[in-house]
Amino acid sequence: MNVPCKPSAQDRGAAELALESFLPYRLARAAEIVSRQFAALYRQRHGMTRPEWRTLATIGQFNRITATEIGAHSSMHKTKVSRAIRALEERKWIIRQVDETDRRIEHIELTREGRKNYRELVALARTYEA
Amino acid sequence: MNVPCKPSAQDRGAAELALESFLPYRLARAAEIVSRQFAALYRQRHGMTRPEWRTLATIGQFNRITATEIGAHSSMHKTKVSRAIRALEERKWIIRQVDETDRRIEHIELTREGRKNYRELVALARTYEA
DNA sequence: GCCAAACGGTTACGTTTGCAACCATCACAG
DNA sequence: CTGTGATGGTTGCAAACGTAACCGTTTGGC
Repeated sequence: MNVPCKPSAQDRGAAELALESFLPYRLARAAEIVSRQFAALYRQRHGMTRPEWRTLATIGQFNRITATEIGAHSSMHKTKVSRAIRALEERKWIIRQVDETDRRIEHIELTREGRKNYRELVALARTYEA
Repeated sequence: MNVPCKPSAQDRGAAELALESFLPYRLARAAEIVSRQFAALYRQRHGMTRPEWRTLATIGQFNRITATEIGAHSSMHKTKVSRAIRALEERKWIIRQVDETDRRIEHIELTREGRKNYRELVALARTYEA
């Protein structure tokens, strides 16, 4: 019992799945490769993690944004966003401002320092993309 | 000190990065969304994790393969592969065979049970893709 | 005006992950 | 043969992650 099992006749047609053409698999693979390469770059240069970079990039693009919006826009889990924000705040790259009329909401903006680094990272990204 | 910082004039042109068009970002985002959806499906139906599914799929496709090859082909970290293999082995979906001439190498094949589940998952994948 | 439900955000906790160090085996130089 | 380095695979450990439960606040029905 529990011996290896050669593919049967019926397998060869219907049950083989060419993974290379299966969408989620391709995406996962491609994302991993590309993302890992690029992550190594900015981790080394700015000591930043992937979620932090994605968060910073989103903030930089929208200029003033809430945590929930960041999550929605970048498809990151809200706890991931929350922690990334805290990390960026500790570096003083961003600041939070509690909304005047709804005190649950925190608006996030780049500081001068943050904007500087954002610019550098954008440049790095542009270079990398080529 | 440490006040928010509006984008300066020089920012608007060169330093804005439209994340939507930035490759690694798009890939990461798309992969996360698609992969998460599909993962929920087979986790629920077969109690399998993502790395396990990817590993199973790779084995099913190559029919006889080593751990290192799985890693290379699916871009998964070798420890991830190692643990996925162990999990699949515990379910008796695969078996390992130590190579005759190089005893470091383990060849991996599906068992009858494993092949059955592989077929079901391929069918599920096909359905999902549409 | 009041209470239940919804919402933005954080946190405690168990699970998963990646790095580095490791074991066993092999290749091959001397 | 011997030892030095490479290779396939595993594991200990710390860091990162997602789930669920939580806190404070606001909304909406009554």
